Amino acid sequence: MDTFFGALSDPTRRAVIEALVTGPRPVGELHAPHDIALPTFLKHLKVLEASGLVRSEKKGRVRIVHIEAAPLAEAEAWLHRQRRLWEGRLDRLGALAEQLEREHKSDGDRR
Amino acid sequence: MDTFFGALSDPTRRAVIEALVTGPRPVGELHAPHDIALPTFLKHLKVLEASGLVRSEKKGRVRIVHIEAAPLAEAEAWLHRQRRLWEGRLDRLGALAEQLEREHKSDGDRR
DNA sequence: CGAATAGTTAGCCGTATGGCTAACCGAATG
DNA sequence: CATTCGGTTAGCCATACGGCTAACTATTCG
Repeated sequence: MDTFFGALSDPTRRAVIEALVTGPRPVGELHAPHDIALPTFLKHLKVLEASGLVRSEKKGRVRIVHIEAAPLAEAEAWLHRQRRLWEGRLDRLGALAEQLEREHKSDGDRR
Repeated sequence: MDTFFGALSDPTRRAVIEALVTGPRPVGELHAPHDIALPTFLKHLKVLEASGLVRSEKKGRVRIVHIEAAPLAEAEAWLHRQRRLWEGRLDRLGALAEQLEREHKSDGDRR
């Protein structure tokens, strides 16, 4: 999951993902809008591919890149779970209950 | 958004988020389960705070850290949007329509 | 007030990351 | 078959990142 969020932490790579949601694209086409050298761009693609967000295969001299939806869903689920837990906590507990919970935990931790 | 996904790309920092969904915690308590030096851990907290995922304030000699839900929701929304676009595309277009779309785009791009 | 507690700051170190250029390889194409 | 096109490999560079220790500040407690 590290490589996963890491892959999304770069604007160029997020842009590639955004481009790919409308369908598979060859490397050159993906590279065009970005003002960086091709080899540099290729590194980004490798990062994306290593993270599982993207796959590609070569047809003739062209490499076609396509998105992989499953990891997106996985990350989304993680974020959703954290947010739900946090918000659920706010719903269930008032400031008082929270205070009690904290004090209880502190007692348990003391050695 | 860079700093944002970047913050989540480290397991220690994700663990901190997971710990914080059950409520605010002092630095020491957050640090305890991680087998790294305190100053190193503090850096992670700073990264989290810089990314907006977390806030903290000092009470006496203790610093209390709490999660910030909004950015979580934002990232979740981005992921969801990408996934929806991708899957929506699969629904709307068959392989044939996809082919046409691609050829059309290629024509338009040719200078 | 002196000692212990909870963070904080500063600085060092090795690896990873994002950028480049130069040179190369294999599939079209004239 | 020579050329061009699309991509790939190799290697260099500077900065960022994750880890450490040592030393310091600011509370709190006895």
